Amino acid sequence: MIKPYLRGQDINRWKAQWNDLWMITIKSSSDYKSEWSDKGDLAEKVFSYSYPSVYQHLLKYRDRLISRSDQGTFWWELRSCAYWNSFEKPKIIFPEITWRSQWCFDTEGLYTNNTVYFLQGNEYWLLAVANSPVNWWYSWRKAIHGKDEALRFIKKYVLKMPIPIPTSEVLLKSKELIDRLINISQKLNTTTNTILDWLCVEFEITKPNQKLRSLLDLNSDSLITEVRKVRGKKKLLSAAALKALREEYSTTIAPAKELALEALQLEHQLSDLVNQAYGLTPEEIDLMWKTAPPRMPLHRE
DNA sequence: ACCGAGGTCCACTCAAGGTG
DNA sequence: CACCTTGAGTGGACCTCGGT
Repeated sequence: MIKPYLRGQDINRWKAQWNDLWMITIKSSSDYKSEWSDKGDLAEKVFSYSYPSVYQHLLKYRDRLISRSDQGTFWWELRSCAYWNSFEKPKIIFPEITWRSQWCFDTEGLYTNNTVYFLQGNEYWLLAVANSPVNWWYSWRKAIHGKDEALRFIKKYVLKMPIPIPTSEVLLKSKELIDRLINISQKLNTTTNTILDWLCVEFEITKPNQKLRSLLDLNSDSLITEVRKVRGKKKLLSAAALKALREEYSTTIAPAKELALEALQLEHQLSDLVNQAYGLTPEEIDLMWKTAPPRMPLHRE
């Protein structure tokens, strides 16, 4: 009943990062039988006995839950959903409102709110095409634009995305590349989180700024600059603390940057495969880069 | 510390289509 | 044909950051 869930903002390219969020998913009695479903006036009582702690929690929001325009048969239920089972199966997930090319697999059965959409299955090739620079180029021209240069990946658009047919060699190669890319992305996510955690514990940085959150773009000096900025310049860093920062940079962040570099090369290879499958000529590929929209997932080599 | 601008994200609501 | 279920779209709320 209590499921881990993702928001649009938790999705990164190749790998999503679950942020310890949980969703209480109580299905509507209109299409799912629960202990209380046919208990009429006693339903609330039965629910409260069946799930006392959830009941106590929801009770705090009773009025607001009752006034929802969308809800299940009972006030503690969600509105009905035709595809509950699909959440638990392997899927390709993507944010509906998006500024970047961010598609990835979820095989952990994560639930989502409606800022995340998904396609059933774990087709590697589909993921390769979805994340490709050429698809971002195409989407920029064909998908609905929302506020602030966002693209809206609504159903109507996504179902019409043209997917080229790959040869079996291309299929095999792309799978290999994607597996490695997912692996690297996961490692880079973990590294970033570990360092941010360390900064929190050792340097009292509870709210890292944008630059610290994209750790891998920093060099040794800019890391120190940002740490000082966020802590407030009045809190001096000791010589030992400075040394620790520099050491951590060379033992953890520098190697991670190497990995990021490898990922970039893999990305280029994968992009080439996708372009090839579309049968793009060198002139067309050149045109794509010359007319590239903002925030292409890669830059021309 | 405050403020405004800009960036990011989601809650809310409408309505199509199904059902009895 | 009235009601209900589910699909779908979007504008405003919230957050961050840089400048003063």
